Amino acid sequence: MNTIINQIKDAVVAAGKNLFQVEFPESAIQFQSTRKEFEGDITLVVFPLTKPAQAKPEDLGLKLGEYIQNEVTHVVGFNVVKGFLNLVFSDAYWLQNLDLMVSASQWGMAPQNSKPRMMVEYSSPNTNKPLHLGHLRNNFLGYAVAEILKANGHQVTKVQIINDRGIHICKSMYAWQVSGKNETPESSGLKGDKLVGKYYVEFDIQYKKEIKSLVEQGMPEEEAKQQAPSMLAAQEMLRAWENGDEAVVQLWKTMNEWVYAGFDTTYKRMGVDFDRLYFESQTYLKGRDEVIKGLEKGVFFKKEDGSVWIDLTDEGLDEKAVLRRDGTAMYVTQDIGTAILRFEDYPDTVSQIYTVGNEQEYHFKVLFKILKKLGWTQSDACYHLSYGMVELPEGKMKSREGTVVDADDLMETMAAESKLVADEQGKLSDLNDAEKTAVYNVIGMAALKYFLLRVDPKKNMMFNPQESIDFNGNTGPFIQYGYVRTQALLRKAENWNRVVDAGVTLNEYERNLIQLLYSYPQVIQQAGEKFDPSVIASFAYELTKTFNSFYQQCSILKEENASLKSLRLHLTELSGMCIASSMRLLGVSMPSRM
RNA sequence: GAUCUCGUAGCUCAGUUGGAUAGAGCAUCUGCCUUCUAAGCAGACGGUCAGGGGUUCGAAUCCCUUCGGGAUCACCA
Repeated sequence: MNTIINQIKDAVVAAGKNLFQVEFPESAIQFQSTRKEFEGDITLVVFPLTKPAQAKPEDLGLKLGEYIQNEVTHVVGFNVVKGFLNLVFSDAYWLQNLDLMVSASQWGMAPQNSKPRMMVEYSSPNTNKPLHLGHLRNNFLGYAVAEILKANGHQVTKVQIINDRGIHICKSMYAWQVSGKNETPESSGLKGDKLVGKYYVEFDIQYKKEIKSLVEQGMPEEEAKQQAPSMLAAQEMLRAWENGDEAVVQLWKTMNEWVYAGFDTTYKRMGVDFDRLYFESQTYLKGRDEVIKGLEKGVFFKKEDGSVWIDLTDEGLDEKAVLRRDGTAMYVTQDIGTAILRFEDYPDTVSQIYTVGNEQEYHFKVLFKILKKLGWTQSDACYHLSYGMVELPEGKMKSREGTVVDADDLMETMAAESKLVADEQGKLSDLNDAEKTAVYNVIGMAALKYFLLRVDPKKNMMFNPQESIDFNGNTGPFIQYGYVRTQALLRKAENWNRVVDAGVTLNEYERNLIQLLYSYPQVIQQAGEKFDPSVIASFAYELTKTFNSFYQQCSILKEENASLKSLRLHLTELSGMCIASSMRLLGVSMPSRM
């Protein structure tokens, strides 16, 4: 499309000179896609040209249209509505592009590894409780953005930082020690992350009880929170861990292993993976070292009490502490360490993308500034992929109030729902149970992923467990269904003419499809630039709708004209390919039947 | 208090380099399966784009302001 647009642009400039004796400024030549209700393939907005040309919009449009039609081979018609000049391209132009698309090995994909390495961090859970709905949005987003960047030609490293250290895991450890009776995932039959999460909840219950009783004895609440025996015990455990106490470290290892095993199961079902894991327990000391180095270079300064700070007031931010009085690392300190370690591990990395909730926007502003001051110029290209919360009808998810939606449960529910729908339709009756289950899972996950990814990442979104996830309309299964139709057609098509006949006449359905398919590379590019999978989701939906409409209106296998049949099968094949390809970028798989 | 962000149909969401009559899905209602998979297609209904002001040929989009929701501003993570 670019080449023809450039030709039109040149024609407009020439028309300016020849018809009006003026030089149209580049910025005044504006195009937009033609609205559906009008005839045309591209629209020139003539308003900005009326001033320099000293002409009325309608007249100008007519004159330009005529000029362009004479100059540009593939512009075969035009019409003017108000100040809009709609240009019609020839069928030959679109058929030529169709030929281009079908002969491309992977239409839409930039050449692999043609662009520098980017690192995408996502998931990054704490190891004291199971994954929930918020993590699902995080993981799906991060994974999708990584795939989209790959499709744009980048080398991509998918990473996560596992927050395996700190008071939170000590809470679970302590509660397990007190009341666990050596319970293990094997003995309890619980997934490891669920087991550890159970003790985290127990800790919280006990802790609350203690606070209540202390407050009843007359202690102020703030003090009670600090003095509650179980909290003191958990803190003592953290100190013991930091000092390398063997028993504590052993317990910590054991319980973390349980959690990892549980997470692995969940990740597998989610369909996400990582190229490299980073553990906070291995990077937090690195962060401290980097801060000390920076202190020597004068990037940071030390206050009288021994704490270390950075002054970001010249950047419009505040002063920020990076080391505590006692010299220990803080949250931001570890992130400094992790970021630098990653740049050292993968020196060709030009950017790190952090998939983290929007409540941490300030944190990442600070982190990027600090990295820059430490001399890591890549920080300019680093990006906080900030996403909004998933809200429930009753408000936010709060683990303490039991209003979390568990990731495993939700995925299971989705599969069960899709089983209900599928069984009712009975189209899978000749499959065996394992094959059926695979289809249920693929459909359930599509519904879930698409639901979470079709929304602009930065916005908060609403999740209503009762009615949110549907299988009709603008949904993952709808798109899968369109794909399944393409595959059914292709299975039955047998041998057909693989050559695009450049002489056929296109109807509006065929034309719409070609136009949309032709825009796919730009869609991928836009999604990559914005780090926004919802761009891809919209495209996949639009494409499926357009295909369905085409499917309904045009007979394909029964078409008697061989050239037309070939054209339609090409469109079917290409549509199927692009639907699958775009959904693949979202991490959504396609069933071959449903 | 300061900063950021969001507010579009009953509900969930698209639509910002300023462009035509603001678009989908769900819900409600009407048609279409002896014909390539009806998880579909075609259509109807539904809007003071939170309110007000400004910028201009033109504003959901940019600026100002008011209201409302959310977030952030720790030697927490």
